[in-house]
Amino acid sequence: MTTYNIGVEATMEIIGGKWKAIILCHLRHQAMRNGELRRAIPQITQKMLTQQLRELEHDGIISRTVFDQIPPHVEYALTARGDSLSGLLNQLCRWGEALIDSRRAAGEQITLRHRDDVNLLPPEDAHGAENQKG
Amino acid sequence: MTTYNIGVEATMEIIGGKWKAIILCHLRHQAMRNGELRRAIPQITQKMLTQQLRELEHDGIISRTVFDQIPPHVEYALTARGDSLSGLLNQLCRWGEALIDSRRAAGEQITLRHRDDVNLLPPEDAHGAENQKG
DNA sequence: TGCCTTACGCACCTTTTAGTGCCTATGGAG
DNA sequence: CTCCATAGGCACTAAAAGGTGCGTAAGGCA
Repeated sequence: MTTYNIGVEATMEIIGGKWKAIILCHLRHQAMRNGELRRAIPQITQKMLTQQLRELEHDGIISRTVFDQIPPHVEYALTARGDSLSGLLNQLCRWGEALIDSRRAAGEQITLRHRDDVNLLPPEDAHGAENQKG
Repeated sequence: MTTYNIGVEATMEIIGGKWKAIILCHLRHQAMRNGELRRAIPQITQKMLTQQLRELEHDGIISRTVFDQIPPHVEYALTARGDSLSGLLNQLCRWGEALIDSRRAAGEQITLRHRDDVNLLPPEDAHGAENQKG
């Protein structure tokens, strides 16, 4: 018998850890191959990527599709259940972006490579200019 | 120079880990004392609670107010920046609740003590073509 | 005096998570 | 033949996260 005190515990079991939320954020927009994910997340090791993908697959969040080719071709994509996380993942990205903005505005040396969307952070920062993606 | 590839990395640095999101979820509704949080999160140890609260305070997410009394009285509350997480925290709770519901519906022995809100998860879904390598 | 309360520091130990290096398989290019 | 690319298994090690136990402070109370 598994007992949770509050729903967030179950959510964090699935998207917690250093890599899972990052992987899922990349998979929001399109299915990706192992190598594409590795390039999108340069710091991750092959071992960790495989391990995290296996766990997400086991939890029913992503699907793994093997194209029987040489060299191997495997694609990972969000399942319906994974897709139900996309609003949450968007918010995780946007909140982080706003945090980075406000820290940079406060003089910290911070950069962000891939921006998703815009500001939703509090007072410390007057709201900034909006940024359109192409 | 700190560099992030995607916003979610910054967010997870702050609410990641086993306890932080849980603590923040409890603080969404009211300020709480050390002992209240400990009772609300029975599995956490005093050391971990203190440590996580310190980190959240350092990150500007919660405030720590000391009432100069004997015995000591200290209250923790979300700051404006912490409060900007509340929508996100609500979603983390609700998604987890929906996941627990669907697992219980699938026959798993799962319970949830404190419920926040309702369903936003999809039905158990068959995922796409999944080939197995042999 | 000795024990209650609350909050929390610190040293030490265990468990979990993450990283490194080496190995397989296959067909084509050189 | 050897090397390339792709995906990833497996053994071992390093680092981070988490847990245990003990000590402090200061006033109230039996």
